[in-house]
Amino acid sequence: MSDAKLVGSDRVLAVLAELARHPNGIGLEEMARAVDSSKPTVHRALASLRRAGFAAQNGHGRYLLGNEFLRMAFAHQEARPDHVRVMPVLEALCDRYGETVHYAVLDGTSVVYRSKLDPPAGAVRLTSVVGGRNPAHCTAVGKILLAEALRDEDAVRAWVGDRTLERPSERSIGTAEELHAELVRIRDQGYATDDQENEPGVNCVAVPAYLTSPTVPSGAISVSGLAYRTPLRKLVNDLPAIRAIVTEKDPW
Amino acid sequence: MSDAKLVGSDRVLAVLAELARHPNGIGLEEMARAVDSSKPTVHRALASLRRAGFAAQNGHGRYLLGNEFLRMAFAHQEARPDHVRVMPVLEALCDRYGETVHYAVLDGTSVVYRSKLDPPAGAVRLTSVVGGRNPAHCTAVGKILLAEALRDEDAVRAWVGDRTLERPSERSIGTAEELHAELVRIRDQGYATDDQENEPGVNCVAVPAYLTSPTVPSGAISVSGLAYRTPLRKLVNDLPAIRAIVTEKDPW
DNA sequence: GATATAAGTTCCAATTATTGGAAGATTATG
DNA sequence: CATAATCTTCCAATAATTGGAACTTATATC
Repeated sequence: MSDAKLVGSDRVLAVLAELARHPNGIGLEEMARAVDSSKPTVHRALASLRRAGFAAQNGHGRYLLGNEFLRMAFAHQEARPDHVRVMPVLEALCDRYGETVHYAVLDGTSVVYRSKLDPPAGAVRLTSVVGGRNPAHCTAVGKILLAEALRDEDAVRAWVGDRTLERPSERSIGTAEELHAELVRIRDQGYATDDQENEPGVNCVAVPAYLTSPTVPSGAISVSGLAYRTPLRKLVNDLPAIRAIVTEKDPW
Repeated sequence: MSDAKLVGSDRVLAVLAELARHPNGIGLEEMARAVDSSKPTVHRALASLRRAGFAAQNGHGRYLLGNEFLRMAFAHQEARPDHVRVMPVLEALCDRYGETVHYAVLDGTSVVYRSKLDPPAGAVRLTSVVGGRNPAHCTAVGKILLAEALRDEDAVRAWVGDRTLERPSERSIGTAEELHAELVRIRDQGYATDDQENEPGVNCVAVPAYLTSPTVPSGAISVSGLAYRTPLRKLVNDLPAIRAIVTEKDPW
């Protein structure tokens, strides 16, 4: 967001985004500071949002995201075609392994999580969230999709460009050379792993998902585990069974 | 929404709401018809939404809800205090019974679902959704909360007012007298049931939840079951165990 | 309970943004 | 390739938005 002041609907959407960052609610003055606008202007923006059901006011006059906003988002997600298609697979994997499972797609240099399923039992939650993103080069879902998309070292170098690859953990890949070598391994073995590369303490394996075509993956499916209770070796040993579950549900 | 044409930010929010109704995407002209506006106007509204990350355009020029919108909503929900507080209970119940569980609060004459957890295994999905609502008088969560809030027949009559209580199924309560009698029973037994009253084929039991006070319920927790595989009698027999799980996680 | 402070709400003159018909550009279809 | 469908841009005319000031309500303090 530039230094330029927001106007009209851009400002209302900024207010909506700011509301979402405050699960405990926010006051009018704090919101006005956050979006760099006067109180009457923010008051009118909140009035618009309230009319749409996207904001509400609690008993103390503080503003909260409204029910309708959450209903819209959750209902939309339930009806999303790729979500509907992938859920039987995610349910089967989640039920079988008792770990968090994801479906993600490439989006630029990141992966975006389209679907996520947590087991009911299991105290610790991962930081991924539907609609959220992570760098593709240090996630299992990202690497399996890059293995398909970047078939040689020139393609890998072009993809990296002049960026410095971010390294969320010490185990993260940091250079085009390392990434290329990893993608060669992945193509050879047909799956990708994340050995605490994206998030310390979290392991993951991923395979491609063919939701819309028998030959071009639409995304990738992963099974994650907390390193202390689900070593990567165990996840890797389960790959034949994981593939079988994923393939069994293919529409091909 | 009145017949009056929407302007400015109200229109942008209407476009956002309409986008959410189209998980397969929507074209510009269809959207213009849906929000009763000209194409250039809707085009600018979509441009605002795209700047905020709330809309995106697929390869065919059709518009979809954007990743950022879903991320915001899902991340917000994960951080919502009542959701954080109730999740350990819902996880324990869902793991134990392998059925869908909810936490809901009263909102006017409806209940609003604040949290929902589905078991990984189980083919059929219920229609409830986070942020969504149902009439209080024909849901287990609604009835247990009304039992607490409406202590005598006058209060029940006042609550019904001059409304005709909607009856989503033949088993739904339809009069103030019937509702009062039911609430007396519920107060006596300390739990509520939904014997396919809100949704054909779905049974449910609910108990009050004391997330923020030891004496005033903040909402209700329910365990639902499909009638064909989880008879209501079985859910009722499980109530002592359900209560134990709910109480064990109380912060009191 | 009275007073002060904090926060939300309304007013309205001045200013800026929005609107939609028309036209242009791009994509899809036969 | 021609045509139709759909998305995108332009700009004169029109309407909405803005924020300082003031008002109202709620909360905190003495």
